[in-house]
Amino acid sequence: MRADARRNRRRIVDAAREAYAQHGVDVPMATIARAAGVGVATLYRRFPTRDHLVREVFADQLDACTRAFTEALEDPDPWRGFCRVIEKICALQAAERGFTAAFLHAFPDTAADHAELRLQGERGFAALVRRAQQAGSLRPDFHPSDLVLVLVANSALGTTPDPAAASQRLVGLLLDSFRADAVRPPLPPPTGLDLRQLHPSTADRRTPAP
Amino acid sequence: MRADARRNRRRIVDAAREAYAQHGVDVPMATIARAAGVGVATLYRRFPTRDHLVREVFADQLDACTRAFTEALEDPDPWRGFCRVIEKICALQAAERGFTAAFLHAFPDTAADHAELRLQGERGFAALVRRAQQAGSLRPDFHPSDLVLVLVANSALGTTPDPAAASQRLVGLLLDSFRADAVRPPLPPPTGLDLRQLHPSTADRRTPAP
DNA sequence: GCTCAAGTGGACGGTGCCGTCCACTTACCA
DNA sequence: TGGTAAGTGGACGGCACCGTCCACTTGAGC
Repeated sequence: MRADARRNRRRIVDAAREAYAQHGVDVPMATIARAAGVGVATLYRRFPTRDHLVREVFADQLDACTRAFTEALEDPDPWRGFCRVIEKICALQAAERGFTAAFLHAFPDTAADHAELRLQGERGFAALVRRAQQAGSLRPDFHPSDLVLVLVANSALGTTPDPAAASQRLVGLLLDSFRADAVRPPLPPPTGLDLRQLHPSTADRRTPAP
Repeated sequence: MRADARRNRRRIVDAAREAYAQHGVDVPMATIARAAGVGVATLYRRFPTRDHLVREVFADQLDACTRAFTEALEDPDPWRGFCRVIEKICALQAAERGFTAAFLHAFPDTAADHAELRLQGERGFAALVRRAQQAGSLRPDFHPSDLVLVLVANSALGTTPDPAAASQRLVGLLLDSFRADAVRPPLPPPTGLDLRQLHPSTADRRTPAP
């Protein structure tokens, strides 16, 4: 690969990350190309489909995500491990707009590594749940599929003015409801969310590019 | 209004409701028109913008939504009223795909009735929260903006295979975390959600029309 | 420096949706 | 029954995005 090609590839990924954060994953390819100071052809040469680009951009986050699972399993305190993994994944989801799409696109892929990776995550989390329940810190009627429920619910917060704060508050609330005992650590501060603040994002969805 | 015009109007609204439930609110206007057996011009004559149609289609649900607020305030048990309003609105949101969009579009409108209606809802809910907190059944650090947080989180469940079940489970969990005491009623059953099941809806978002 | 393959940019055809316009049709009333 | 205004359908121009194609440029090895 030639030096200029490598440079351009990097610029595309950077521009895409920026564009995704600002406008969501539906931002037109041409916008990304323009921001990278590159023609569309260059973009398509490096990344044949939008998904390829998305996955490349969020590769780091996906790694962090899977690392969270393994780290949680290594935590001697089952409950803390359980909390960490949920907090971590939700924080990642909230931190970067479009990560959810990347997450969902990456996991159901037929590519061996991703499929295996997902299965590994599933098994790991199931083990985590079992351990935390046996330790009496996680409510017995928690079901592993509740993780997906949380993730989906949390993903919607990406359109709010401050996704990180909103996600923290939601996760704080949900973790409270997951714990078996009634001991409640202090909650992250209220979001101050207002319905009116949500409107722009909805409109934005229809005109993603500037 | 002529008889045939009224008939066509009704057919448009019915077709739109059907189309929204099936494909989401982003379904092309032409698709709705075709399903209603009408030309696009007829549709645009009755409903100048997409929002007009959306709002008409979900008018009943919006009414039910505001009724939930007033009924909750009339409930002698503050906690039960509080739960009812959250359960009700979330159920409405989950029941019909696109209702969230309607909800968000309807409320920030400048039209007098809607603006007033929203303010009324806000005040009503704030009063509800205060009452439930004074009764000692709602945790003191609950903030009215948490309602919006719940609504946004809940709205994401519309893309899951069984939105009603998912919503019930989520609301059950959140209400558990809202209550001041540790008494927990049985939770709705787990959803069995799987990441793979979420994929189709994401793809669907890009090709809304058949 | 020269060569040439790798790399590039932008033009272009294709597609799908929007919203308007206009010639035609039809319900209602005298 | 006939006039007429309200009502109608579909064609059409405009727009935005997609993804490809091709003539031009440029980096790197000799």
